[in-house]
Amino acid sequence: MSYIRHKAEESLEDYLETILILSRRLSVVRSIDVATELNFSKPSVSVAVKNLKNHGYITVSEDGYLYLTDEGRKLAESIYERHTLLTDWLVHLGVDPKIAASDACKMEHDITPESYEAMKKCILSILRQD
Amino acid sequence: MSYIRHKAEESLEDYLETILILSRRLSVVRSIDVATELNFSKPSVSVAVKNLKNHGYITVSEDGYLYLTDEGRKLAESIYERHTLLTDWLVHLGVDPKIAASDACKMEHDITPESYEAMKKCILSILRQD
DNA sequence: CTTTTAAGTTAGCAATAGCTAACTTCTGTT
DNA sequence: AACAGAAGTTAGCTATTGCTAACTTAAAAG
Repeated sequence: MSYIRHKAEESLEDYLETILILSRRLSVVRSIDVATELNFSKPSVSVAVKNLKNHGYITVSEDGYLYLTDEGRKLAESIYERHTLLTDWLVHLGVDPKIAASDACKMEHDITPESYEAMKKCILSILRQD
Repeated sequence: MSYIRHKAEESLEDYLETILILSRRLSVVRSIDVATELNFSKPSVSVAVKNLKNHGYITVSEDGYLYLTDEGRKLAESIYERHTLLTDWLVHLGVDPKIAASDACKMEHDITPESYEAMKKCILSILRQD
């Protein structure tokens, strides 16, 4: 068997996803906006932003505005797609939307591309059965 | 939105699941068997076993044999059922069994009972379509 | 023009969960 | 009896990822 906890970058994925979502809702995204959205403290976000920058996932302008790089955007969008698909599926199955979203948000980081593609096909065909 | 990392006890769940699986394969289960199965060090398992004991999930005999309590067994079985269902589903969808098992092992901890019951119904009906 | 507030940073803490090094303890062989 | 090996423990390290306290800096309010 051999379980591995690994999960590095899980939190970074959540930050990226949040920045993506906020960038659709706001004209510019600041650290404080991320902190508010996630209910995290300013220092937590400050450190994460530094981390995202070092990974090349975002750039930060002089004014402190956060911008996804191509790589960061790609990652953010793939996570967000998982989030959406899983949430839609669970809601379709009758799960409370809040629970669905929160469970999706945890699962979305765990799935390899192989499994995700297979699940996606399956779930999309279920969702289309309406 | 508000993401919460939480995940407390995720590792304990893996330990419980492993003890359950080993108890079906071996006449008695010792810490060293768990360490070997999970590819973890003896100290890691030693600490985890203490933790499982304190939570009332297992008892440890004089000889160092590990036994699931009723509560521990219930938890272990529910995790193992998730593991099996998710793995079977992914394999059914064409995912490589090793990848399927490893992804299942990560997802199995993230799902609330609500979502799990809904997913289970859905997945079982897919698996029965053979 | 001073004061207040908002945003961001740094330093240092906590919990979780793995690791190695080094120890004990028990068992079994010669 | 002495020593070797297997199992288990303790101490102390690491990394991740959240927190608070306390600071700076810049902008807004009076």
